Amino acid sequence: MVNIGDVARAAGVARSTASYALSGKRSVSDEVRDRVRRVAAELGYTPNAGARALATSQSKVIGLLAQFLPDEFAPAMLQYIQGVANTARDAGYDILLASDPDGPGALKRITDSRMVDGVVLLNVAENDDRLPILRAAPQPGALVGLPADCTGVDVFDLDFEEAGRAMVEHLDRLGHRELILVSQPEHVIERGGAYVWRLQNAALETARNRGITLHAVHGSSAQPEIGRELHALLDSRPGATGLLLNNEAAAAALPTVLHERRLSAPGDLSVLGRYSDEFARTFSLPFSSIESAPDRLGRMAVRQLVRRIEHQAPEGEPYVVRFVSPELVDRGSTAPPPNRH
Amino acid sequence: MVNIGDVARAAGVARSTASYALSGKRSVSDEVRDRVRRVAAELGYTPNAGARALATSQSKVIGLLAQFLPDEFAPAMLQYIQGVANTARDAGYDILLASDPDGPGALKRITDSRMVDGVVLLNVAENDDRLPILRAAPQPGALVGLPADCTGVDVFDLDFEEAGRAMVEHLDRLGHRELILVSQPEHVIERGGAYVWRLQNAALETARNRGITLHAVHGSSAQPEIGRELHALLDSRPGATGLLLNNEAAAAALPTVLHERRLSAPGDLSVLGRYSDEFARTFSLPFSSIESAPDRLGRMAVRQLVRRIEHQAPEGEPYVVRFVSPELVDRGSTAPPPNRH
DNA sequence: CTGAAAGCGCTTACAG
DNA sequence: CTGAAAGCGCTTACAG
Repeated sequence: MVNIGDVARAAGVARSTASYALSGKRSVSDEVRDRVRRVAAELGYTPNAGARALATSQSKVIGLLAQFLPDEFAPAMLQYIQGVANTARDAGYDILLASDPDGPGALKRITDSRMVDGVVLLNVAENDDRLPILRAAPQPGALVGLPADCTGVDVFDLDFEEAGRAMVEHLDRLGHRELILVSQPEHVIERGGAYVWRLQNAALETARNRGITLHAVHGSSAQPEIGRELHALLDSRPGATGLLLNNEAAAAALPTVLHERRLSAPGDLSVLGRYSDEFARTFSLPFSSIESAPDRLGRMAVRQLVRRIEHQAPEGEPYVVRFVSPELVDRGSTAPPPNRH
Repeated sequence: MVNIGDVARAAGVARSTASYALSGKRSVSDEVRDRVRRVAAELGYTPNAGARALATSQSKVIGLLAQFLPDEFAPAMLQYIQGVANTARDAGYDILLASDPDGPGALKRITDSRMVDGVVLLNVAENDDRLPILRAAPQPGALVGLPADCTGVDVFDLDFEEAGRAMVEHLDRLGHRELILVSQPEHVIERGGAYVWRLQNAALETARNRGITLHAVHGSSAQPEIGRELHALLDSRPGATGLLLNNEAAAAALPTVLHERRLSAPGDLSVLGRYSDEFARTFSLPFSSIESAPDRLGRMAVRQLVRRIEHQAPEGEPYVVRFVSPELVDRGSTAPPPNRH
């Protein structure tokens, strides 16, 4: 392959001059600059990434740590990845995708080897075992998901407490008195998926304050289990008039369950989920939902990470914990409860 | 960070000896080897990836070119990515994910800069504009998807012709005489998605040979359009007793459509799709299907790519075009046509 | 079995 | 405005 020495020779200048002419980091006569650039284009010169990284200590690559866990819903994960990838590209960074089940190991490898200038962690758990590695690494990191300890990293997440409150308040205002909340599986919590109880606790407290009965349960993250569970749940709580879903698999399964029961929303049951608009479209879900904004969170994380990498964030600028406010996307699946006798 | 010089000094040997002790590429006395390795572990030494790449001309990274096109179904794409990522990791390679809308540009950038040792192209089109770039690149490439010209690359794809034949034959055997085939949107073909007509043409020919009426149509790749289209289609072809789906969005939308029409499969209508088992589970699709094996295709592509990269494939070994045979996963949605009068 | 040295392809102070 | 040289951190022939 052609290297910068070839370009310099063909342009009749020194390698350093060729480098400066291409980077613009030092002024070069117009004539030389144009000649070098023309020659570089003609020869099809592209800098060797390894050599450049070695010389500059910058790889122009961002590490993306995603995990495809069997108890998380893969299509939901994809949207975060897309948000991160698109924003990184626009900022001039490539993405090294580490989907290793051994998260800490993968993180240590890509940071220690200087393959990446910074790192985005997806699916962050309460006590995420990747965080000690990240804090010890020389590169900055941005998280999507709220851990117990946020020191040394920038954190972005949906405001799940507010989401829990908003969901209950919305149905309270419509006059509902008995609700069901289906959350993710219990082992998501055990693994440290704090968002599950953050939403649930806020929902329970709001319900208590407003004299509403709220049945909080956990549901499976896959078919056909979750479908059976939803049936059993609706059987056992005939008085409930509203269904809140903090579980993507449950949301995806619900249309079929409702059809099978000859129920419709909101006529027979008000339904309110928590997932992204893109998710709703993919699964053609007709239910109103709290927007979880994965693309937006991915974008925010990358933007802040790039600021840190490029030292646009003043040295010592405090780390941020930023919550995205939940917004309700009304798809017409909530209404006052039906009259019963 | 600690580099190999630090390790060498701490172990009291030359840098070259340290390097050999760690790599094992030349015999080193047991004593020295153990000492170097212990010291390296104590200091937490990890080789600098850029320096190593520069010295060896190997990055140990595989480029993955995926595109999230609005007319392709994103969750289906994810499974190929997972197959590629998992296999690459097991082979000791990291993944550089390029989801750039400008595929050729991204490919040129990551190959010219030597960021990657090889490349996997997903979603390959009939006349894919990334192929000329790939052929000109010094790195080997593996494709998932069949282009018109396969020279210089290894190609892996589902045997869509055989899939089309198998679908029609299966319903013929059950006694169906009038079928509908819903393919991907027409612009997928225009963009070069050859698998659409490969399956369709084979299905049409098989139907013709067997005296079966086959209505071949294109469907949208998103809700709610595809739902409406399915309704209109079933309205306009009341005599059809079997529905073939080569369109993931249509498959995902069909359960709702059938419920709305008070139809069930296979009682009222036999249904046969073409998607992966994982896809069926995610969308809880109760329809039999031709397995599209995305994980397997991703795995095959990476395995062959790694062979080429590591020269385990003898110099000049011919390039392969390998088709995965379609397998029918029976979920009980096909049966003899209902008796009508 | 081990060491000193060259070289991979860049960038960037240092001189002029 | 430009060039010669050092250095980033590895690996690997070349010597002994």
